[in-house]
Amino acid sequence: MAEDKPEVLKGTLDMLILKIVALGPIHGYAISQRIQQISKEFFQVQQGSLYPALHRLENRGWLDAEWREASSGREAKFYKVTKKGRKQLEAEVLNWARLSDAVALILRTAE
Amino acid sequence: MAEDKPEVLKGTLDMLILKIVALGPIHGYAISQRIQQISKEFFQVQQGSLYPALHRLENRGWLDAEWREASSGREAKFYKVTKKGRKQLEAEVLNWARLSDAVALILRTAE
DNA sequence: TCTTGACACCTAGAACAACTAGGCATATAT
DNA sequence: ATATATGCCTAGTTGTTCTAGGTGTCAAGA
Repeated sequence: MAEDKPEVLKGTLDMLILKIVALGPIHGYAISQRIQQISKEFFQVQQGSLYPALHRLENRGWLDAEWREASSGREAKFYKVTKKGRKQLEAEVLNWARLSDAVALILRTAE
Repeated sequence: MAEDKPEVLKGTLDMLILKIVALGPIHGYAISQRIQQISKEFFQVQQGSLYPALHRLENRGWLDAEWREASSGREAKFYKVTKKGRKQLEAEVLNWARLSDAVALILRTAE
């Protein structure tokens, strides 16, 4: 038994990160905490998922990064969403809405 | 431009197949048509996604297969959901509900 | 003092799903 | 004749997520 396969994010991670960062400049570690907290612990973003995702989003021009001092007093890399990133977020939110509608259609099919 | 990346299914394919097959015995090719039709063309299940998925589900004991004559008069592989498959479907539907709730929580966060 | 835990960053490699792009074969319609 | 629809299949690529490590700082407690 114990066949748990986490892999819980299902392609939503980029969208979730964009959304969180769109709320205001924030550093990576705090992003994962925020996602976990807002989702009531449903999402637990592993660091091995988080940091590659952030670099991916930065490389695509959807996020900008800058080293600043965190509230803890230590240096951290703060991200903000670019103009391109906001358009991308919009597109992903729209696509997510369509996707979940389509899934709902199928799950509600009775015959 | 033209940066369309399909990969539209986002880990939902197994659940969708289980759901469709749970409605009654049906062969592979028809499953993809059914999914496409019910989802109003949102999902277009490529054959290169469909058949590996069916074999995956069969190997895990969630589907049973049997060659029978299709309405077209030709032989086709008909699938039905096993008892294990129904439990799996239930679990996946529940997980999907939780996932989309969690996503909604994050997308609705205003500050 | 020493060590644990939280913070904060990172990467390499494995696992896996979905895709592209091919293949085979039959039946019907043009 | 040949194109289209049906119906099955696989190999190989791509991309995301995971595990499992690594670095270093700082505060609290044993």
